[in-house]
Amino acid sequence: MSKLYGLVDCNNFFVSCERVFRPDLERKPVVVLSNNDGCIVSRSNEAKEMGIPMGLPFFKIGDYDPLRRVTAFSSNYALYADLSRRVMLVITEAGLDLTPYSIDESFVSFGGEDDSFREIVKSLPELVMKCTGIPVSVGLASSKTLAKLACRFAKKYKGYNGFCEISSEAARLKALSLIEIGDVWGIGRRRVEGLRKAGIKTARDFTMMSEQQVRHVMGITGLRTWRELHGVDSISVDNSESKKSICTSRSFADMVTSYEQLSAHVADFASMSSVKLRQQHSAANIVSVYIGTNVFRSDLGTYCNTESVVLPMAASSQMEIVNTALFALKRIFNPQVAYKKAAVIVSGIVSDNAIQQPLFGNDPERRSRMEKLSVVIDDINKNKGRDKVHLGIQRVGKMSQADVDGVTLANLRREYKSPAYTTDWNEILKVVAK
DNA sequence: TCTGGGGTCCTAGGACCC
DNA sequence: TCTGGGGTCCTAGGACCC
Repeated sequence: MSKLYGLVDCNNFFVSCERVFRPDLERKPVVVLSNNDGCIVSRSNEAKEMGIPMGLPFFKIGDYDPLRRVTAFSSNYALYADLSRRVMLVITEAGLDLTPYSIDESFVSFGGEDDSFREIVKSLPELVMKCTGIPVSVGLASSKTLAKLACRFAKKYKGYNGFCEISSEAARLKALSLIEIGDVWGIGRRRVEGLRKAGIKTARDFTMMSEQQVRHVMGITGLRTWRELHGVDSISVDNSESKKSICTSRSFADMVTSYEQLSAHVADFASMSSVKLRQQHSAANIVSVYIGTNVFRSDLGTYCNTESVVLPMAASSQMEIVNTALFALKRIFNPQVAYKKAAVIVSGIVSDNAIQQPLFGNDPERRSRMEKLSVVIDDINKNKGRDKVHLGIQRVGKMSQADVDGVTLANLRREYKSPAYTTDWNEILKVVAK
């Protein structure tokens, strides 16, 4: 038997997470918002049926919901990350070989002669629901892109009971003809425009193009998708734990004008990036800072800039990443404008046991002491509470509550946040017996 | 008043080298 | 008159994903 891929996809994941602890919201329209309560990033089926589009700015919801029937939640990443972990644990414990793809999707793969996996995969929707309360859909096919398509059908049509397999050539052709080209994994908005003009409307149309033509128009990535739709496994999902760049960025609820305020935010973002670096046991060679004004308010003046600093030696210590970020910030800070967004990106990432020593100077011993100090600080913060120990310049002292993976910055709007039911003793579900 | 955040990969073009 | 050719590396920007 040739290899098969399954995609396990959580339905309306963030909304489903909120509903686990709010069963009264089943069958009612629910949405989850992005940071700052800015956009709608997850919608229940009922909200979708009301025509509310993905990514809608929340302040426009009245256009779709004049009667205020929709329940909105601010994003609660601590909750979503924990439930995601539980879903993946259930799949792993069912004996499947799992590759996480995103917070709400995982691939499972099968080879060999043994056919018994199929029953397990079929039972996943029921099993995951029973163990976690999260509804999932499963698609199975000979390539990941086809598995994604199968999953769409599983989600869309109740009769499938959450599981759909594209198991024959006839089924593949039927599925392709039913799927619009823009709904294919890997075909984005820009590609769709061009393809539509060329008369390509469905996935089936796309597969009828010649290999050379696809290669010419869409490059190697388009060709891979084309092959996948033909049932040939051509896309690999990187399962490596280690990221190649790490970005911490936020938009501010209120405009930031002073250097002091902005540098406190940048210090916070840099610190968070350094924590993420150490968590994956790596170090960065480059620290970049971005600052920008509100792109939707050009009347207030626009300015944005990025500055990158190459370190003499890869680092992960909080002190070094923060100091470097502040150095970069100083070089691009423009006092004439009001800032809406900032980001710190660390890149040029290497494993922390493969760091190149610099040829001259830079006092490697001092560095090594700072790295060790950071590890100790991480330890304290892990045991005694997030950001118990931090640098003086960071904002954290003014923080209101624990949040986004435990860290909330001031100047972030979250009016509708649910409790971190599963990751904070202080916010655990209360049950009242009457 | 109010518009997210975090990633990956590919490609074209420039710099530089011999 | 006539102005090489090929390789590598880096970077910025585009496109896509959830």
